[in-house]
Amino acid sequence: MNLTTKGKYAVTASLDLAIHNKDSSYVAISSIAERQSIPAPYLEQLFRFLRKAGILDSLRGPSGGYRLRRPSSEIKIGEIIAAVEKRMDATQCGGVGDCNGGSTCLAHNLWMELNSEVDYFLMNISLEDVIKNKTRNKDRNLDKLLIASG
Amino acid sequence: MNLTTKGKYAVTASLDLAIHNKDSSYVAISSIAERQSIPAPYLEQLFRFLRKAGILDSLRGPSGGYRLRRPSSEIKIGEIIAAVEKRMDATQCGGVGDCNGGSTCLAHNLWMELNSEVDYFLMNISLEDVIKNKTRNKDRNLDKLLIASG
DNA sequence: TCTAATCTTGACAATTTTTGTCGGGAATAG
DNA sequence: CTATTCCCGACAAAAATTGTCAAGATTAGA
Repeated sequence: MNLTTKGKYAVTASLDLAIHNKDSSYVAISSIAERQSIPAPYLEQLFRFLRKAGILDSLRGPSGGYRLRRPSSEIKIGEIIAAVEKRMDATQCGGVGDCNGGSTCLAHNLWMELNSEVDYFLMNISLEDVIKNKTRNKDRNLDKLLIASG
Repeated sequence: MNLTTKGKYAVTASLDLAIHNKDSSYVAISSIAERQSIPAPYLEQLFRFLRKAGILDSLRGPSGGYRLRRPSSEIKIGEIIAAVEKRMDATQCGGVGDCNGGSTCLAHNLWMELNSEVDYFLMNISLEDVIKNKTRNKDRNLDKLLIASG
């Protein structure tokens, strides 16, 4: 499983973008980089991936920059991470199941479940959700409810 | 967030141990390493951490080896990973909140939530659960239930 | 048309982390 | 005694991450 500064930078920068392009204007990388303390050339590299993934839109020249291609409510955090990180996969066999010399390792199902747990979380929370700080822990709360009600 | 082969090896080897020491006998590293395709000297290193963390027990000499210190139902996967991985923390500030030049970064709460999501998963599943393949996705199922019942 | 701003691209360098190895030592069962 | 096994610290190799750079292309606006 991989969540490095790469993915974190990408998410943070996207959040910045969501906040600063409400009028659909383009925002320059340099300004995002400065506000969020991210090395500009590195962020440039990351934004390329986000553009290729159809998450961002760009325009060159003065007053150019990047902007979200869709409303921030329709861009999931999981998409962003998937676009820049190699793979957010806890298994090393890529889910194929040949993790111990051709057959599955003892922990294979465990990692598969952890994967779906994390995927579920990241694919069900949007940029807008994060900005509005909508925490999505209904699962946990339901759990408590059920325990409380017997 | 960090889940490398280190953590995965540790979990797989612990599962092997849980399976092979039902009679509370000690199991040699070399046999575990061979069965699970793990480099023995590397596994040795990892088991040191598990011993220090109070998860394993060891005995030197012939017919020595390692064994679980507690019943497999009382050893959580999260413990094992925590013992060998640096930190299973999605924030880079370690939760302190100084991730963007002294103040919190835009994604801080998001990473904190992801942390608790993963922790919750890993700290609520034991070696025994994995061996018996008890999948622990009640959360998800409750979700569906509630949706179904309006 | 010219200029400055900004993205675009590919390659490369520095750093850090992970992964794995080794040699010598200590304990223990038989 | 001896063979087996854990114990420890240091080190080496490999991989991944993080970051930099230079040259180029596009565009807005004067």
